Amino acid sequence: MNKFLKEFKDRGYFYQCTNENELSVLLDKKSINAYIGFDSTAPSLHVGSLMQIMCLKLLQNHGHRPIVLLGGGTTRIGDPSGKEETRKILSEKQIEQNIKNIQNVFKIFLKTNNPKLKPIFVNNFKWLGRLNYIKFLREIGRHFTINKMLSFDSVKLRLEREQSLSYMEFNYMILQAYDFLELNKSKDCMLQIGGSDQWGNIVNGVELIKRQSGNHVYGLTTPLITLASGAKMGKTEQGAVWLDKKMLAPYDYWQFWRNTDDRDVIKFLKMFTDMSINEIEKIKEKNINDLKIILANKATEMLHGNKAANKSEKMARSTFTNNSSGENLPNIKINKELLNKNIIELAAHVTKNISKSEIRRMIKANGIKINNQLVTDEKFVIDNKLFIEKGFFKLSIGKKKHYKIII
RNA sequence: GGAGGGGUACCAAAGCGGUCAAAUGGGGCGGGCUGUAAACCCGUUGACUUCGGUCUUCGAAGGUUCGAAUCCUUCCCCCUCCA
Repeated sequence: MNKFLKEFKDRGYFYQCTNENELSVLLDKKSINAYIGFDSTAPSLHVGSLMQIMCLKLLQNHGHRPIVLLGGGTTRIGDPSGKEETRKILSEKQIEQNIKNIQNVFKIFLKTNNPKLKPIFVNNFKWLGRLNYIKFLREIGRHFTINKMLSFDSVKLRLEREQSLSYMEFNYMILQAYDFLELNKSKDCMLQIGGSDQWGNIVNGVELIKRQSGNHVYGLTTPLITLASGAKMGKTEQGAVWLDKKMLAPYDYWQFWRNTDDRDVIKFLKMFTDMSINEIEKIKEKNINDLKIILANKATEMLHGNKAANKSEKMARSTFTNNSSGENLPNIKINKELLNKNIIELAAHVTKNISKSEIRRMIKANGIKINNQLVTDEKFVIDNKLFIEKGFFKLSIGKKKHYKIII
């Protein structure tokens, strides 16, 4: 089997392939261009898309060139796959802004010195935006039968539930197929990768290209990642795990990986780090917590860089060591006005999203500490004395949230 | 087009004139155990509070009543069945 394909499987990225044997031969023979399409509905990408990104990275490592298709055109339509309801349609401006942000994520992950492997960015609005309707129907529409389109899950499920599916959305799969055709023509793209829910759309593209030009191209899908706990990957209490330091601080990103369920650690090392499979096999038996730190470091390093990863680890180590003074935590500067007010005011100010009532509750439940000392009185006053010794004090809210308070 | 059913907190779902800030489950949060894990156990889960209370919530707006999530009117939105 082709090396890329083998690693693709070993890392757990493989779900389905349109013609594995042929694809394997092709990949052995030459360097190809392959694409994945990304929706531009959100202001950035989150961990949910990380596997697709890693696929492109792997492709690149094996000497193939990734094409990142940003769905400026298709986002204007909305993919009905896996959706029970019509999506909100975003404004054009919003979509353009999203695309810019998303592109930055790829620039980080797919950075390379080899000009031949640099990612190609395309926005399908470029060609979808200027389609001629009649021409499109005659050239492309004729290859799609309604009979078949109705049989696709994305359509079928909606119809079965008697939920409305607009004609606009119904066209989505044709547009995605057309994207592939376009990329095949203009960029010699031979392969489309996508999540398992994209299978139908991908196959449509493969078939359309065969009919239109006789070219043989391929599709490859990745599985849905399921966590050991059964929850969806990428959601935390705080919300989505964004791949953007403005939306999620590197330390929190690091923590996300550090808090991986034991049962998922090896899996994630394979999926979300660039460590070789051999390396992972070698360290597999190490202490599970050390492995989690490796995972967190590698994952953070890829996105936020080496420095941020080290810093996060250091911060975490000192924070979670008992009775640490909190020196390494990022400074939280408080306003002098909070002096001589009580602990509730301070905690609410520092955490923002937590209400004062909630903090009162936490105090009652022994959840709040100052310099590792339990605060049992909600009238505890924040005064100057707290700063005298070191110039700061440590505020702990629950077991995981710690702050270094300076003035 | 005809006939019904329904919109309750983060989600699901009870309540159908006062004892309702609203049962129960899930989720979240805090604590215990531990390893920043899982499982388990306990507590908690509208906001503000001088801890006495006060204010805001049951699709929206009005109304009846001493008193409404509960009754009436109008409006908006969902669903099911028939044609």
